[in-house]
Amino acid sequence: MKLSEAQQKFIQGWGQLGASWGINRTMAQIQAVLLLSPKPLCTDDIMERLQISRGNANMNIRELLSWGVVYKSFIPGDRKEYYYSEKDMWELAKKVSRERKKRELEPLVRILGEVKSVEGTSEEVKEFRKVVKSAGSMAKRAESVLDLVMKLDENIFFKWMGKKK
Amino acid sequence: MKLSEAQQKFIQGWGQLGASWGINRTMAQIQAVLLLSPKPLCTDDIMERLQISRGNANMNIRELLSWGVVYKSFIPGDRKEYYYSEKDMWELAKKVSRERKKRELEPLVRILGEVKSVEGTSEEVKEFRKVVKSAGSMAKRAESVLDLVMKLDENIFFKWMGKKK
DNA sequence: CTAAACTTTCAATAATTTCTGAAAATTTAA
DNA sequence: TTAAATTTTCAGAAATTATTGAAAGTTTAG
Repeated sequence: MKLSEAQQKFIQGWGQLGASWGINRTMAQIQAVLLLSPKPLCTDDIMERLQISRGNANMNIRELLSWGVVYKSFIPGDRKEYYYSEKDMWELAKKVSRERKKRELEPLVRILGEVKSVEGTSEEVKEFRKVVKSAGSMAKRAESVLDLVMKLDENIFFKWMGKKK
Repeated sequence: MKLSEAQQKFIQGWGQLGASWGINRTMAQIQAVLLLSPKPLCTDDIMERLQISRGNANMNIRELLSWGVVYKSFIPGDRKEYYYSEKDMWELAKKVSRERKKRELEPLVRILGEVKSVEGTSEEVKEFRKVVKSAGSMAKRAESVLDLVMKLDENIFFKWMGKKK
């Protein structure tokens, strides 16, 4: 298979994965482009590679920077900003876990805390309390799994998983 | 807090969580309604509760059934189908893991297998191979984590996590 | 059978999300 | 400073995704 074709497939597949996990497809594709590039790229490179507008490129690069999975790089004698991706997949997984935990799990936990104070003794209220309690406990568990994943390094994690690296 | 208000908040929050994980908001809300109901509900109950059309309700119920997180229930002497949710959050988490692994991780793994055969010795090709290899290894790891989660029961998992139940 | 009860489908429409491109803001070299 | 280079913003447009509702399909009681 030719490189360009293979790259295209990878970028598409990565974008698809992102999209089905609630991440903007273009954002995931930009990250794929940066992952595949041996050297940092500027906004124009990315615009050209993915055939997208400056606004779109800028917005999504910004988002990737805020997730901490893409970094800025400055090239001496060039005013443009260049970007490169975190290439350690383990580090990437940790950062994505951290971000999603913050953005999605925590809001649910907050709501669960609020609604715990529901009044009454009817069957519906009992059912409600039960569901809220078990959802809360599951969310806490998920948080601790993510915390653990984020704290351990790859080696220790896989040793702990009982698999060879 | 009053039950109706609390339920409303829970349904909204659950829908939000679903939406940010790439699950149709209404689908998640229907599941929340069923989670909170002490008894099975029919399509009309759900339509009324969420103020949605019959088509929409039917489509999303169908999807929930296909994920295996909602079951059908028949009430003697009634021709309508009734639905109830899997209420064990651990079971729910396992089923969602299984479904997402199948729907999203597997396609990526397939693509990675395809593009592995890229030809050449340039730096870009080397970089490409490296990225594909580490993405593949991460995907396999993620799959084994999910497999493990799906195989273990809640007790064993949390013991293994070093936390009390 | 027949018809009522119920479920499913799907084309049209609505809602939401993403993208564009040009203008505004910012940065920096000189 | 000044002005060229670059980045950011954002209103409108385009694309995508979700929803409706009515018609078609299915099932079952009688």
